[in-house]
Amino acid sequence: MSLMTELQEMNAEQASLRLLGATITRETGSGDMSGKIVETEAYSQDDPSSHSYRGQTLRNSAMFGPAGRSYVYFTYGMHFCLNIVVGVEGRAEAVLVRAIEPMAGLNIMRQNRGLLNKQHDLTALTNGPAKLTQAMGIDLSLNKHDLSLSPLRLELKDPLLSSDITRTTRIGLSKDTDKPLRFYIKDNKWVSRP
DNA sequence: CGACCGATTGACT
DNA sequence: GTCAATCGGTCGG
Repeated sequence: MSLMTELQEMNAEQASLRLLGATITRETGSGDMSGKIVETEAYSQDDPSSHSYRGQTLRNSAMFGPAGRSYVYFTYGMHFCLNIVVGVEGRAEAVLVRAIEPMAGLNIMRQNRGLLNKQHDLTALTNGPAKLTQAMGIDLSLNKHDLSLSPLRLELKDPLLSSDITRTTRIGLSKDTDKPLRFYIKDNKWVSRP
């Protein structure tokens, strides 16, 4: 079953759970990197906190496209965040990847993060949505990218047990701060804010 | 066109 | 805990 086929069956909330434990692989000229998704948030069209709430614009158009592609956006004048588009085309559902656990290419990530040859916590590499994109060299050139293809690939793994997942409220919002649409792998060190 | 502000981070009190 | 950095998206006039 293709990535798109599997992800288009789910809404953002279901996919946020399903994507925990999946791996992201990034191939660049300076080397390959990979990591395991350990923290996600769900954003859907009827959610006032979602970029898609007020309808389709140039910026958020990836959210309205087919499942299995990326939605990368630029924010705060300096950061990129990576989403995975899910659900049927035309219906804006996406999962924000908030943290990954590095598995390969750690020194390239250090270099991309400006931490090469510096003393730092291992978790500082990828324990936040803009940290992981910086570590993996993900920017707007990878917006709307088919995540079944190089140079940025997503591979689903077996679903986790719900007893291994913590569900809580999302981070950084000014409204809907009470909706429990953030999910992370219990006790994982790379979670942005336990 | 001007003004406001954000799905963040890092430095600092 | 507070706050500046930094700029494109979005909306009001």
